[in-house]
Amino acid sequence: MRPVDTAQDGGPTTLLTGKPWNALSKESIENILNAASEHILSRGEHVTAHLGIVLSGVVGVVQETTDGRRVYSALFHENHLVDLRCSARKPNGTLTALTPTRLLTLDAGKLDLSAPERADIANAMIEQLRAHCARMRDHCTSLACKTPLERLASALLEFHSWPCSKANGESGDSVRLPIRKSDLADYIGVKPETISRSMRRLEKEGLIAFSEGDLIGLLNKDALNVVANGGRPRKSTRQG
Amino acid sequence: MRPVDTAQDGGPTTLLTGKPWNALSKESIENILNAASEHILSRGEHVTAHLGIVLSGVVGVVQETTDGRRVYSALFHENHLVDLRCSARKPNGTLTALTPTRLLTLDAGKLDLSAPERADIANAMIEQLRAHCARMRDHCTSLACKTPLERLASALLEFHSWPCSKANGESGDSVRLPIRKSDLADYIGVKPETISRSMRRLEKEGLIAFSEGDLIGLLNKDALNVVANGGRPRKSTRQG
DNA sequence: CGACTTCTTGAGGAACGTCAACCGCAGTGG
DNA sequence: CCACTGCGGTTGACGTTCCTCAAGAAGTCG
Repeated sequence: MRPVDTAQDGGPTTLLTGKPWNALSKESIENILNAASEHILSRGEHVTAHLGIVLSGVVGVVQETTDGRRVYSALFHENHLVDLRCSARKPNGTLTALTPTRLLTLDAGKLDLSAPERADIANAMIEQLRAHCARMRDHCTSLACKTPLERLASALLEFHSWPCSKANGESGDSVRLPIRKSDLADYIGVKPETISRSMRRLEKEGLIAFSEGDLIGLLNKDALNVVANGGRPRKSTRQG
Repeated sequence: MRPVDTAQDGGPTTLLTGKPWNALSKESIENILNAASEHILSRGEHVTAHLGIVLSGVVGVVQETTDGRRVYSALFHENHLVDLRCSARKPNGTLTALTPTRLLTLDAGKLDLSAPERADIANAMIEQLRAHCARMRDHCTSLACKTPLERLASALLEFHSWPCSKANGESGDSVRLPIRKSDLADYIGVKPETISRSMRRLEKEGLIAFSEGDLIGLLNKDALNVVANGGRPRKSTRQG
């Protein structure tokens, strides 16, 4: 909740050290930080800003129906650009922290994107927007046609690609669930009970294993990929 | 399937006459057209290009699971920018025409976005990307928690905002379904049979009416909005 | 007319949501 | 230290819902 003082913070090298921001010129990083305020959020806190960069933690865009059903329509983790601005329609959803989060909110008016030497910022933002669109398309596919088991497998593999939850255990790959299971349920469009049952089913089939804490071992990533890509369709009512 | 000859086509005023492209400078429009090829697509035709602008018709990004389930993860109509490029991951989904479509594919290498006087192009593309993200968030919310009836109501209202399907009948608002019902089913994540049954239910309740052809009258847009925003949750198993 | 596709209608079953109860844990206060 | 409370998560029972399948209607094209 404080503006970023580049001098006090030791210069532009202490923040924005991840891709793609670390590829920006020093001046561009300072340009961003001059428009930025750092927020320390605890789980459940809302943010009114519509533009920012996640430094650590996880934030989500939460939407609710009139009768209280709750959905996270998008998740963002560290180094992700969050851009909820949209001109032609009312803003949809509020930005909420799902874990303790450090968020750099940006004042769009203070960003200097028009100068030619600031073109690297615009390119980085476009790149982030495109990547976000690609993730959203995959997520829509999951929601539109996959079974809960398949969605869970997709989500686990997605989390495995997140830097914050990548945890290589002693034996093979592991994933540390970056968010609450109830939040995961709201993200993949099922109920927490179904998450629990699907987890247990994947465990019984030997695809995952529960280690200490919230660590999940991916015992058979290939098989998990098969499941995630449609290997467990709804059982036919035919063929007894 | 031919490059656009701005001289032969009568100059840059004959194409890209809709928002936001008509706000670009004449030179910027020519810059786009120099990188463009116009494709005439019939329903079902695929396109390998990952960047383009829809001139008329509807295109969708189709993804399929290994067992054949098919999903349209995104739809684009006239004046929409289609940008499926993503650096870090394999392309997800192929661009397909859902109706007879005129598509302007763009060669990204020929686009001059870096020049300061071409900044309007970059801004227009960013604006389009952000609007697309906003639509995707709404769509994810529909897919994640809404019932088929609510999804259909949302889709009808979304189509009503499309220029190509806005059809004001004699009595109040109307929508002309821009795509096949089976494609609509693949878009909102239900089966065609469910579309049919939900349509009939909305009709029985007096919210919509079927006119001649594929024209659908929106008899009570407010009530339709209520339904679309969660007015018809799943019936509780309690309270006989 | 026949062949094809899209859409519709109907019957039946699997599956996921709903509800309730319980467990484990953390925080709180006596 | 223990009881109490609240929260997240798990397990079980049950019912609605929507998918599956099949067959027919309606429209299109040869």
